[in-house]
Amino acid sequence: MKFDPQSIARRLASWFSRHARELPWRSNPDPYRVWISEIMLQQTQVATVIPYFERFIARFPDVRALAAAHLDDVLAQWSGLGYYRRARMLHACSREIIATHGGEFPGDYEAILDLPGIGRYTAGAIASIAFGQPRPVLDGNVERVLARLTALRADVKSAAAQKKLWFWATEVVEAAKSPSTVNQALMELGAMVCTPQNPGCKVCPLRATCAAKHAGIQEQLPVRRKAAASKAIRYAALILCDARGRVLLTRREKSGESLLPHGLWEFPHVVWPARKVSPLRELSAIAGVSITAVSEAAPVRHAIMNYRVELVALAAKTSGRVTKTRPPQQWFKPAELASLPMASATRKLFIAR
DNA sequence: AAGCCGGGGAT
DNA sequence: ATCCCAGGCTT
Repeated sequence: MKFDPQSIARRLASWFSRHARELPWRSNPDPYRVWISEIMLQQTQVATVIPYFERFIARFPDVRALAAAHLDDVLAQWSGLGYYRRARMLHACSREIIATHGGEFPGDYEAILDLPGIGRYTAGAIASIAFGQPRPVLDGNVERVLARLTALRADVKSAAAQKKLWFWATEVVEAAKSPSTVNQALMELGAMVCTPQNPGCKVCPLRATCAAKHAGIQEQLPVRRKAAASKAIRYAALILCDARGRVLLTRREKSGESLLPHGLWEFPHVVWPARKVSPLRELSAIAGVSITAVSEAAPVRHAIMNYRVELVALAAKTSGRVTKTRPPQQWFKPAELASLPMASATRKLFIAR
C-alpha cells in the first residue's frame, strides 16, 4: 500500500471537480474572504458558519471596513459563534494589515503566518486557496484522511504523529497541479466521505490506496486519546428590570472567575452550589441595587468546554427609576439586546426568564 | 506538552 | 449522551 502523492493529488482533484459543495467563500476566493471564512471555520462546522459569513461580509466587505469598525460591532456580529478571541484577533489583524501591509492582504507565507490569529493551518489555507501556493493544510478532516490512508496507529495529536501528518500533507500539496483544489479536496473528502463514523469507502476516490481500508480498520482510525470528564456547575443569574422595563447588564473587563469571556455583556451572576442557600443577597450586592418580586425560571442547560452548566434565571424588579449604576453596568431596553455582543448562554437566559 | 477558549450538528 | 468539528495562543 504505497503512499503516492502524485496519484493521490490527481484523484482528489478529479473527485473535487465533480463533488465540491457550493459554499459562499468558494465563489470568489479573494484573500479577505478566504481569511474570514477560515477563522470562522476554526472548530466550527460549515453549516453553522454560512449565515455568519454572509452577514459578516455584508457588514465588513473588506479589510479597511473591518479595521475601521469598533471591536464591539465585530463582537456583536460574532455573537453565538463562540471562541470570541477569534473575533478580537480578527479585528487586531485587520488593523495590522493596514499598519504594516498598506491595507493589502500579504501574499508572502511568512508574512501571513506572522499575523495575529493565524497559525500554521490558516496560513497554509490562505496561501494555497487565495494565492495558489503549494503550502500544506492539516485540520481535523485532513488528519483523519491521512491517518486512514497510511493506517497511522499513533495518537494523532502526539508530536510524532503530527510531524508525519504535516509531512504527508506537504507531499500531497507539492504534487498538486492546483494546490488550492487539492487542499480543499482533502478537507472536503474528510467532511463528506471519509467521515468519523460510517466512512463512505465505497465512493471514495482513494479507496484503492487506503491502508486502513485494506486492513479493515478504517472505523478505528484516527486514534485520539479520550477527553477529560466534564464537570457540573450551576449559576444563579439576575434578570433585573427597572420601572421603565429596562434590564441590567454588566460586562467584565478581563476574563476571570466566569466561564464567559471578557468584553461580552452578561447578566449579574454568581456560582450557586447549594440551592438551599439563597443567592439573592449576593446578587443584590453585585448589582448594587435592591431587588424585589423575584421569580425563578426553569433552569437552562448549556454545554461549554468541558462543563455542564445549569443556569437559573431569577427575574426581579427594582423599585423606582434607577438612573445610576456603577460601570461597567448599564440598563438596556430589551430590543437593544439583539445588537449587543453577548454569548449564546446569555441569550438563552433572557429567553428563559 | 498541556491547558484554555464556545457552540452546535450528527449520531 | 457523546463525539468532534477548515485551530491558535499562552504557560
